[in-house]
Amino acid sequence: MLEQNNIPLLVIAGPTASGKTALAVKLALQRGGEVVSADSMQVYRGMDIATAKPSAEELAAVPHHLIGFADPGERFSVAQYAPLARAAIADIHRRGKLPILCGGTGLYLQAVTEHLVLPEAACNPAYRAALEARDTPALYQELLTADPHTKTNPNDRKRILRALELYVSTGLTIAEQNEISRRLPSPYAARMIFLNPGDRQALYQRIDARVDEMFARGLLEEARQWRQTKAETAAQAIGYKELEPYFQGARTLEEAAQGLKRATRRYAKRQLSWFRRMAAEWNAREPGSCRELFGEPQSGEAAF
RNA sequence: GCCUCUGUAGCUCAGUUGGUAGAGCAGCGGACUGAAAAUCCGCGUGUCGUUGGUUCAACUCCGACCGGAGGCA
Repeated sequence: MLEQNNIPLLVIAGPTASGKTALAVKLALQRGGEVVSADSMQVYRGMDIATAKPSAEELAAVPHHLIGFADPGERFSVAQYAPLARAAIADIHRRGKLPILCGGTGLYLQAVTEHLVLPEAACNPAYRAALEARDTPALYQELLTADPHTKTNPNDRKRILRALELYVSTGLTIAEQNEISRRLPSPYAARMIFLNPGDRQALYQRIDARVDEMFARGLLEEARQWRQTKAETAAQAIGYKELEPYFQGARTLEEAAQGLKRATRRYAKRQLSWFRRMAAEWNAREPGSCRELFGEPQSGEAAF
């Protein structure tokens, strides 16, 4: 058994197009590290352009883990991701390298760094199907019966479904499960770099430019092929679904591209919400454990 | 030069018989424990072109000026 808090872990977080990938590679080269991706969409095979995976050169320069291994046709979730990430980190550490956890999916970062235990909780598919046939108010009423103190928003169908599933399969409420998930202390001595593009307009320009670049690299063709894929959780990736109106003739390519940029901007905003809170929590728990790098990441020298 | 229309939020516009303004889109803030690039919650951000006048009170009525569109010359 490993001692507590003895695995050094460098975490790089930030919104899309903030320069995480390049910084991770740079730091990995400097310090003999390997990158563990914390990205809910880069885990899938294919989808290379849309999910902005590291380039072939970057992948060749530094070993990367948890990129492009999952089947887009299957469900994938944080519960599968977290153990894989922990194993990758342990392996890198065992080989004397520095694990660098880098990504934009807040939930995935949290599950790893807080060492959340998310046990198997298989739910009966028939029961789930029955639930999905019912409207949201009815589901919420049922949730209230199971968990009168639920904090789930009555309109948040997705979380209501999850809470009911959890309750039916384990008898636990979300709050109880959350409690249980935190019983194991984190084995990591973690430091986080939060790439925070201080200037929102500058970030949005970078996002627009990157989407244009994706088109230049063949996003349209990738999206066209994607239409044949029967995707599960991968279907919510930003990049393909926004182009559907174009494929269906309802919008021009230019209009669809604008929609894709808008979706990406909104995503970046949600990421910033998450990381601001995360940074505040880290620094409240341990002052200095999260450093914010503002502005252009190229100019940000290695923190810590 | 004359005539007509027009000027209200970042954009497109609404605004009833005068009581200092509201929709969509865009944007901003937040939440987040098994779909998380998902899902959900909250927030109008305004010199009503400018300037005089009438009025207790003007986005609203009147005048002038400025900008825009169109028409006649």
